Amino acid sequence: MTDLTSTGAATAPIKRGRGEKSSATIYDIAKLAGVNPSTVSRALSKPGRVSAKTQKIIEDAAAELNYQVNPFARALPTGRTQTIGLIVADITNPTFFDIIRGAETTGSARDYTLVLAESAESPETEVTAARRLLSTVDGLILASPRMDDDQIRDLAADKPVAVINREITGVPCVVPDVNKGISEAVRSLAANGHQKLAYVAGPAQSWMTGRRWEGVKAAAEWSKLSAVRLESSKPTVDGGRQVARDVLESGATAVITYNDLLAIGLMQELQAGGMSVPDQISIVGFDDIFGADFTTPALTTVRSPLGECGTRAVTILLDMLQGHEAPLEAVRVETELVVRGSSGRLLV
Amino acid sequence: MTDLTSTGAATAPIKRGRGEKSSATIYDIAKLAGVNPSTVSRALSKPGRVSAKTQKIIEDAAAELNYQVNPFARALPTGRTQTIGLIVADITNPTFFDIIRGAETTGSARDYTLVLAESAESPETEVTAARRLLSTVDGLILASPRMDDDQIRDLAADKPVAVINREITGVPCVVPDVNKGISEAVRSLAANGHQKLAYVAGPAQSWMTGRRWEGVKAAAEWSKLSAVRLESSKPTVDGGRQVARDVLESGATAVITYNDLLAIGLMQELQAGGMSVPDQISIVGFDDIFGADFTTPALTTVRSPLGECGTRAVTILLDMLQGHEAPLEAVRVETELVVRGSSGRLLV
DNA sequence: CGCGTTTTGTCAACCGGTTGCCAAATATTG
DNA sequence: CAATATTTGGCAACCGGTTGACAAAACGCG
Repeated sequence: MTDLTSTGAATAPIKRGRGEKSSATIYDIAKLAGVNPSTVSRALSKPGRVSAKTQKIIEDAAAELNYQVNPFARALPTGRTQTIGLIVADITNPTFFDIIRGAETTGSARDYTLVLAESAESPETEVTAARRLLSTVDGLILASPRMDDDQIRDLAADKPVAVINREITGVPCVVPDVNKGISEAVRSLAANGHQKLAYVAGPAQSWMTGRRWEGVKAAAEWSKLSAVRLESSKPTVDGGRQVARDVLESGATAVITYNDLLAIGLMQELQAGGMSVPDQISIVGFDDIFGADFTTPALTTVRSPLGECGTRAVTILLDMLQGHEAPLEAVRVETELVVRGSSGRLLV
Repeated sequence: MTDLTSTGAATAPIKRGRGEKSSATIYDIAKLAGVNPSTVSRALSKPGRVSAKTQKIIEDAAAELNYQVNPFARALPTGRTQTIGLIVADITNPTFFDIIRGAETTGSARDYTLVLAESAESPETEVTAARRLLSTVDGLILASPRMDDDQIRDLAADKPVAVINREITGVPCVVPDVNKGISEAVRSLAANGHQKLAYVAGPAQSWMTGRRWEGVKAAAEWSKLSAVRLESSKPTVDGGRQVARDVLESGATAVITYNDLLAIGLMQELQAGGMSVPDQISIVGFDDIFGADFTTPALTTVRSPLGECGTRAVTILLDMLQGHEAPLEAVRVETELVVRGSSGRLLV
């Protein structure tokens, strides 16, 4: 850090890192076009504020110098950065891939750049990252946040914030409505002769794991199935493997897991132990992540349209930035059951 | 864009988005500490420039006001942004996950923020994104770039650039050295009785597909196997399915594919057609992506340490930013064969 | 053609830091 | 204790845009 400034360039005309053509400024344009810099600024960002004639002259000059605004110079007085932040718990968790992509795509379509940060599943890192990011972006998206409701409201008091996969009053949220997908799943399991159902839960800090369990419980009751909740150590393939033993002991013939990774790990472990899926036990995951159809049998899962969640969150944010009000109600997106090979008729 | 500025806020005290406590500045600190703003600036960013005593006074004042630098104000005069850009062809392509994570982790460890952009596999979008990003970051990483060598050199002339998965003279590169992994793979196939080998190539713009083919060809020659090259339509699961027919026609009993997705698609299609893997045909992928072990049999693959590539690229970049020279030679990282179930003895 | 209105462009201040240069304060030395 | 060397802090300019206030120019109208 220190060296950075003291190394060379002491005598040289310090400018831009190492580039030579230290890009044109509005002053250069002004000189070339024979007008005042402020006129250039207006021509370039306040449509209609200058006459069509000068507008053209300025635009031509800008093109000739191939001018690009300096985002920092613009951000300094205005606070606008044309940037939105996205915080996810774990970059390598495929659940987030679609969210990231949805957000990135929608953002760039409206000339916003996405800045990504990871919280490594830790509430503390998450808050730190959020604070750091918040000062440099126009708005923030929290995907499956682990921090407190109040901390989120704090952030939201500073700048527009949208939350994905969790519902918090007073903050705009986009949440998959699990009920449709879950009831489809439970009904389908009931129709296939299952009577005892297990739900493998995710991390305690996850708001979603609770919603999903409630959905499963309710749907099971409705379909006259018994349902038990089992805890997993972590929401990964490995966690799924570890919970296999509990699943067997529970006597359930159908399992719904908090997410697909758990389902995959569970299925691998059960198969390794000689169980046949779905003949002896049916497995249903959650999210339809990348790779859910790589398994044999392919995984039946409740799909959340995560790409859409990303898109919606960005849209809400950008709307808020334009002065629109945040939606009072959480935006709900539909979930659906994707039937593949891992669930089916119970062969006694 | 337009509306954004003209909508509201005309009468309101425009300040910071909507926050109230529009964060403290060095001027506030200076007032509180009874010193000059420039002294504050020095205390906070030039270790050793001010006396320990004033240093402490200033730090206390900063803490009390819980001051955070305004990154834009800092970036404006210095050009430093504490930010590095990463451009990938496709965010949802799992090949990049590890690169992204490696880069993110290494970056944040050194207080750099990662900005991510996607080129959607298009050389044009890629150049645009790169240019846009370049002006706002301290350095840029291109992962598997699709643009011309010269365009990359152009970028590199402006700011530090590092390239992953491609070798370009004059630009620092991090490339997996495929030879070790490939020869392990080919030797293992030869040892298992295979004589005819097929390589399923990736997209023509991909520099890597050529390297891998050359590696396969050379290793095959050395092991006295025959090798043919087949083209795929796209480097995805679907592309793998489509190439299955050509693979069968080629008469090869062992296949190495450009990447894991192709391998998985190919395996699924062959199995669906009644072939047994690996008894009748062995399949080896490339990259060991997330999910490569979800398949049955799990995929044998040549693993590139992509996380390490990300880490190395960031390290090179940050070193360059500290004034170090860019490494003249491409940095090579080792690849290795990960033997799983999809390759093995040929049962005739 | 003169007057009021609207449009268009200029001036200057500001956003919040950084840094070269200089003078004051302090430390070192003979 | 004076003279010199070294720290330390202050001043002011600058980075590159934005924007409110105002004046000049262009326009409309009786």
